[in-house]
Amino acid sequence: MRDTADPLDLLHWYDANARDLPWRVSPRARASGVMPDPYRIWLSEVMLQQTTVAAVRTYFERFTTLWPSVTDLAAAEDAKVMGEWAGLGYYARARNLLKCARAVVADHGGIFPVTREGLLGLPGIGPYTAAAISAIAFDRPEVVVDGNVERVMARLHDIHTPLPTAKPELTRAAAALTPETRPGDYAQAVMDLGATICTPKSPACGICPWLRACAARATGTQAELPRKLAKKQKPTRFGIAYVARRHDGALLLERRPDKGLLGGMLGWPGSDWNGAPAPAPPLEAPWQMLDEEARHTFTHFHLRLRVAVAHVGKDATPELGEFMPKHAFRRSDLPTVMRKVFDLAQGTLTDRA
DNA sequence: AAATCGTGGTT
DNA sequence: TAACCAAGATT
Repeated sequence: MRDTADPLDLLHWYDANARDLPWRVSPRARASGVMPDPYRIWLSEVMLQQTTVAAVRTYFERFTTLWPSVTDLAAAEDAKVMGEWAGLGYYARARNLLKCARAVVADHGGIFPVTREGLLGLPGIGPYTAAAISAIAFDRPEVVVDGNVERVMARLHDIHTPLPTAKPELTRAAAALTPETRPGDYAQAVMDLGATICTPKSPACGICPWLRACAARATGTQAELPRKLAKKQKPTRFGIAYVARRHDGALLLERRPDKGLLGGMLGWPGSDWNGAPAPAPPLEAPWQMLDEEARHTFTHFHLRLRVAVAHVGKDATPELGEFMPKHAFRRSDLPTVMRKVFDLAQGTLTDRA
């Protein structure tokens, strides 16, 4: 006879095992009345969308140092924010982050909405993030369902329906457990459980506070859950990138359009990666094609990029992009694939210099 | 509503 | 090493 999963058991586990995260108010502090800063909860939740805690930490510290409040962020320059987000991925998040900050300031007096519905109306805040902010920042009993919760619920109830079909069923299971007391800590507790014990592979069932309630564990199917529909395999795409360095060290870069891949980010001029014929170089120069190519894998395709480099004169006038002065260029402002191109070009350009 | 959208760590 | 995975949102 199995026990029924009790939210209180999880909360007790959380009280003793909560991870120390830069945006988190510890359960002890929370119990003494400390409330989280909604700005920091929002920022962390957006950064954590499909992104690991380890990757987010440094970006979160950097953002909150540069912009301590939503008002500060709303007043930031687009290019500065995109540059600071570079490397974290899913760049629509950064564009929506700015839109959201400015909407909070312009339409809500600089105060985040408290309800799930109010939060859902803001850019970049979807069902998960709205519920998470409302629960964590305002301690409201919203049903928070992320990948961790899906996994925990699938195992707790031994649900074999594959995702995303199982999503509604898993959400109902999560709703049935969400408590009226300490819903904010509970939401974080389920996610911590999924991140540290009920992990995708080799879950540590032996130390799980819900061990005796877990149907999958009782059956031995925990490692197979949740089931997911097979993913399509990634095709390989090809392209070319042009790196032009002026004699004063300026580099030819272009701001990519807001829509689409790497939208709003800096990049090297070049072809699109859809098989279209290679475009003319951005300016007339003795281009040198490198032997090595930049390889990078995106969410849904592999990319192999040829890299062409050129030294150009002081009066070079590009048809695409703008020369960025040496002092204004930061490698860290580039998305990762563009950093790879830069590193290849850097090798030969410095060798020749 | 299926496709699109990044990256780095783990297995 | 290739596949899998992460506190999903948008269109």
